Amino acid sequence: MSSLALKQRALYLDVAELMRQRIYSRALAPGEWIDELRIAEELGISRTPLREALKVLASEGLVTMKVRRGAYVTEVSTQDLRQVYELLSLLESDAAAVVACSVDAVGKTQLKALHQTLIKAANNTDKFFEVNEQFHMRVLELANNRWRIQVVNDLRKVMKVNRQTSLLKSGRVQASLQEHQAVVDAICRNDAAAAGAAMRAHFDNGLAAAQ
Amino acid sequence: MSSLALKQRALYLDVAELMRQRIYSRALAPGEWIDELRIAEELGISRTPLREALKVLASEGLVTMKVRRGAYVTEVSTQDLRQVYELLSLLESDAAAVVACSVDAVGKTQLKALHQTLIKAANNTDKFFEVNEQFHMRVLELANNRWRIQVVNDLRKVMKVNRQTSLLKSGRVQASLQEHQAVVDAICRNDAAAAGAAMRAHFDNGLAAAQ
DNA sequence: ATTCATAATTATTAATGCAAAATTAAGTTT
DNA sequence: AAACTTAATTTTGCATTAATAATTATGAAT
Repeated sequence: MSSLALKQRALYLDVAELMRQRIYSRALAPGEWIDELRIAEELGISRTPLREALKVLASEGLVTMKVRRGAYVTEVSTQDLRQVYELLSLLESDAAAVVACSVDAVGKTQLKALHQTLIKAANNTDKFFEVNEQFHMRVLELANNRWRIQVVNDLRKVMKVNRQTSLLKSGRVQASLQEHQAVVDAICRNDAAAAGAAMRAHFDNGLAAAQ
Repeated sequence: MSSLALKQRALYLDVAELMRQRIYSRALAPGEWIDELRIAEELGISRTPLREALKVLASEGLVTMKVRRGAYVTEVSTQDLRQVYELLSLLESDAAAVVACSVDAVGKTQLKALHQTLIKAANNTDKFFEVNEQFHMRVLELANNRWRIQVVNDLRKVMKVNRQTSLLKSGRVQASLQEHQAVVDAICRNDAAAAGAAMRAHFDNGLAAAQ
């Protein structure tokens, strides 16, 4: 069906998304060399759109291009992970503070609803990740800065490479929910400082659990 | 000479840098359609490396790809400029605070030296921009987070699109120098809060002058 | 046997070719 | 004359081919 649907996106974007999923799932392991020829004929496409996709992933930091040696899956070290968490903490806590100042009733309702959905997804890891991402992205959208959205999106892609590493350890789901609750509460009472601090705490705890 | 030198970088990276300069200099105007065929034969290359370069620029936000309509130079609105400044302010003020805590004697000396070079370049706009960039990048490097360096580099590229807009208005050079001095002073006395505040003020003033 | 040199293979990079889609131009009809 | 249709041109997107560089394999010489 999707193959019949008239495609609106360019092929290289679809290929990029497919390669992202393979990197997230470790079908392509960190440090692994990406065999253009093999993957191209496996997907039934030429190397041109694949190479274009790899350059997109390189700009996101998911693959590393070595001159005359092709593309390699980026190895995300624990130091990298810490650095990415620090940046996300900075960018998203600031976003939460901005939202606390500017949010209207609709935005508050949306965040509360997303948080309720997240609570219901507590026992479904995949669903939890998905809704968790939606919550964070909704906060970003409410902060109304398209460049921040772009930057955070790219950094989150790097974080996802180590998804199973940062996978929820014992009790992390419940703690995470409480931290989200604190963010929602602070935003809803328009307390910028508290919203920023709550989001920062959320990331600090997430990093601690990931390592 | 440079044509004889064995090239270490791939062609598409050189082409990307060339296109960046054309966008900065407005040889390619905002909103303008990029004629792949014309530019490729003008540069004496095929469309392939040019198209790869354009995808790099697209990920940086300098060009916008429209499906089946090619690449257009991104139009950076005043709102975009404000948003980018806000992000740079956030990222670089945090970096300055980090540096104030972690910098050693060597780092302090480097920053002081760069600041002195900047003072000497006060009457040379191009040189001033160059050294100014070096100063900011040195602070970032000292903050020791390669992902932040990457993000800030990309955002600065967007800012440069409006370089003449943000071009130094009356007295902005001297004010800018004083603001830099405040950053250096705060870092050298390991005052993180003051360093962050000084850098933030520097960007706030820069944005005000740019609009 | 080890090391150096050279040949063969493999893979990346860049150029060219081709088909599909979009825009523009031309023509016909009302 | 205006609008709709159709043809021609332009341009993108993808595939294929060519060439350049790197690696591996082979062989000779010390």
